[in-house]
Amino acid sequence: MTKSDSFTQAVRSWVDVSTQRSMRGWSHHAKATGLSMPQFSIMMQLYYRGACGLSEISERFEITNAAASQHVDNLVQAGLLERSEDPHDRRAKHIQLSAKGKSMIEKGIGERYRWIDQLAEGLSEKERVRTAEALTVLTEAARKLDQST
Amino acid sequence: MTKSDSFTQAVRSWVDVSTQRSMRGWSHHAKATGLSMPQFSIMMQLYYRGACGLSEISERFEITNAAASQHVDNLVQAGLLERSEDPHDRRAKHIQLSAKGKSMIEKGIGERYRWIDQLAEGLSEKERVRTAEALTVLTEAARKLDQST
DNA sequence: GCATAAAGTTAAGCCCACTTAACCAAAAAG
DNA sequence: CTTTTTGGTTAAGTGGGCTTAACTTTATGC
Repeated sequence: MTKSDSFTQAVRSWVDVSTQRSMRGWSHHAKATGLSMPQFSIMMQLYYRGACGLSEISERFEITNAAASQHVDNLVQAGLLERSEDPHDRRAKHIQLSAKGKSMIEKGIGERYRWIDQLAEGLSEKERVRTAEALTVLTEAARKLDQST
Repeated sequence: MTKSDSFTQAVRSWVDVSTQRSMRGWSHHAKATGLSMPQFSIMMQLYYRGACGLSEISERFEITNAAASQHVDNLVQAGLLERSEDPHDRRAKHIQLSAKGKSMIEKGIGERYRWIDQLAEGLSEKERVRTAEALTVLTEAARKLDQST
């Protein structure tokens, strides 16, 4: 019990400090680019899960088609997204990141994670190896949780 | 270089999966309570850093006094915050969580972290000890970063 | 004691995300 | 071939978070 508690405590502390950090990075990047939270989220999602139709976006974010369409439209006009006709279904649209959009997201990711490199510098080689192993175990376990849920 | 990269990669993956998790918990709690993001943040901050005046809130969130005052007012009317006069400075207000607010936040924290307990169940005793140690090291290092910045 | 600064509040207004409702075009169903 | 469903857009309106500006009250500096 007490063992499990100290585990819980360690994870909580780390989750707190790391989310705080990565949020700070995000908000910095947000101000620099002028992107709003939902805009950024949509682009991130297109970056990681690839191109998709409009209704997939509204489903994933649980908003109406209308809202999704407006966001996409703004991003298209900003030159960050490309919206084309789906050749197999002429009703549907094919939405993907433009080159500009892709590079912006990659820059954002770099920004958001820069503190991790700084973190690495404060650790010994041994510590780096050991913590990397531990985190891999945790990440795996968390992914299993995702699948079972 | 490659060593540092695998460290970076491990941390990134874990940060991704854990922020996603804790965000999901948060958004669930948000819908249940009807609290907005800034409202929730203000209450969290009062929970962790204790009672304070209004201008401290506006400083911490980088918003104007007017905005902070409005948020606080809403939360007071919802019975989640108590706003009283500071005995030492009659201009200032003393803002703190009400009993109701405190218990709501504690419930929220529990909600947000429940997945960590599930995570613990999927690990052996040995893994728990080792990962807890690793995370403690990381948390420490991150806190040092905060101080130096 | 008087001018100035500081803590908070209130009101008016802006912007943005979101919704509903009406709509068009293409595909699927019968 | 008609009807219905699906994918998407547009317009109008709502609500929230924020700002500026004007104001009240209390504390501070000289």
